[in-house]
Amino acid sequence: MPQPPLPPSQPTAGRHTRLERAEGDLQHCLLCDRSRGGLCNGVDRDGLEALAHSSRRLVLPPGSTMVEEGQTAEAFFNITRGTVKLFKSLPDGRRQITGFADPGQFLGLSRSGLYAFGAETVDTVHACRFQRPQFEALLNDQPDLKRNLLAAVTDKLAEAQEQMLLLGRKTAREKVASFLLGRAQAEQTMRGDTPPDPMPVASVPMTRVDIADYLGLTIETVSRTISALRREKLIASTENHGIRLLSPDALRQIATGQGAG
Amino acid sequence: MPQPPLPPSQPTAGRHTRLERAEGDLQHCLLCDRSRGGLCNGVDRDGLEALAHSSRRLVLPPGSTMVEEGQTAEAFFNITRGTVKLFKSLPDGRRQITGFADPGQFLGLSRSGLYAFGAETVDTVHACRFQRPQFEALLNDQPDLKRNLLAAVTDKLAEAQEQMLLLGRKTAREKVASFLLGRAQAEQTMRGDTPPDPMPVASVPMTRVDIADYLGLTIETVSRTISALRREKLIASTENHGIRLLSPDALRQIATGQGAG
DNA sequence: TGGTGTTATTGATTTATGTCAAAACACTCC
DNA sequence: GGAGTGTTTTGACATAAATCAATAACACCA
Repeated sequence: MPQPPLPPSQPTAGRHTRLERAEGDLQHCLLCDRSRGGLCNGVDRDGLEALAHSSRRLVLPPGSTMVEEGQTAEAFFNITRGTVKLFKSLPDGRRQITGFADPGQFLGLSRSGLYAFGAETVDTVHACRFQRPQFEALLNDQPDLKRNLLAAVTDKLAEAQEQMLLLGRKTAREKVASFLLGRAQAEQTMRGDTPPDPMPVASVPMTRVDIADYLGLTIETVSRTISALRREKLIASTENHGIRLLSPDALRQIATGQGAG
Repeated sequence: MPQPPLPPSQPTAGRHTRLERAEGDLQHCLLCDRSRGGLCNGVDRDGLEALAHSSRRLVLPPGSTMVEEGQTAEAFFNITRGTVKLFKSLPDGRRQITGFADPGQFLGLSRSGLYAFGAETVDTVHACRFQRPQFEALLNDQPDLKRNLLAAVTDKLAEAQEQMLLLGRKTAREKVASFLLGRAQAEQTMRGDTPPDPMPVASVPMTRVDIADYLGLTIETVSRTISALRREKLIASTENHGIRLLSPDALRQIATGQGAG
């Protein structure tokens, strides 16, 4: 189960290459799509002005470090585009990705004042950044925001519990099937597809290393398992980092331990 | 990795044997110790009356079902005494315990309206129960309560992330060492011990089955690992379900993958 | 277009942990 | 106090996934 001792935390290439718009730019909040359960859902015009005033918009290239484990928690982020990976590491370099934050999700909460996790962009990411003190003030002034945040954290906790079941009790095959279904699901709720596509595409912008670190496996096992599912015609690769689920029902059976094989 | 297919969810013996005090009994809130970071921390006299009015006190024997996965989320609980296990299951009976709720902790939040997990008492548990609609009203009226709850959920999320690292990336030995340290830590913060005991006792009221389901191992591996740590004089069993940590530092090294052996 | 570094795949082998089995221990209840 | 039941420990063996090792596919840039 131990991983190869990687060189601990190589410095990130494009860490300071982010673009920032001027603070207080109201447009970015008014234009932001906040219809589907994001943090800013239901916040009124006045609230949006306050939000716009205390947030900045960032555009971050792939592989950017957003948050480093153990550093003081200075900012809170709301993702508007792209995917961020959150992770925790052991001193010898073993790493567990605890989740992927897609558009509409947040990151950066901390109780102790220090980030308990690291966060890095997977692809190009657009995000709103709030400085901590301003954000806390906003929370107290905007009951909608506070309610949305509590709901969002509750969601994250349920997701984390599901992932613990996966990590502790599922086989490699069950893990990979669950992952693909989860990605397809995320894709659909993000796009608001309804009714669900009978053969949805899972967006998989992350590398095998990331998938392995998310599922508690090695890259070889991930690769072998995906190959097996493809051989069995349950999935098919598409262009640009997508995987089409040819039989979501069969995958669901597998993911819940009721599948063949 | 698959577990033996247990018979799915045997009915609980003492499920309806709980004692309930009359609703609106103000005493139980006034007498409750809410000094150390519980949900009711900082709530004023008026707030307490409101809390007392909409909560009931329960005393539950060991092995009681508090919450069943998939059922409608009707209540919210605050634990005041004893330990509760939270878990998720697969159809074939494999189970993952996602956490233990000790005094001062809550359980029962849900976004969807259905519980996403089960909860069962480990030993005799005292808890405050709130009906959902009343609790939501309380949250809106009591800003302190809302803040405490957000903080508590944030804590739980951080804990869940730590547990994902354990489940996905730690060896059996590292898992058991982490577990014992965690239990000793919980014991100390609960009792408010400061400075920390150099040879603390971890309270372990749960069975090997529960420990195994919490760590993503089998009971045999848990047993063997505890035996090994005992043979190495790193721990020693005490009376009533306790384990004394003879060398917390060595255990910490092991838990973070830096230990010998 | 071809070269170079990275990422993914596939194969052969090892190993940590799971599975199966039995003995030791701990309670409870007549 | 001993029979009966459940839990924990220990041992022998099996196996899923890790590790080690090549090769193949891809991406990026000159």
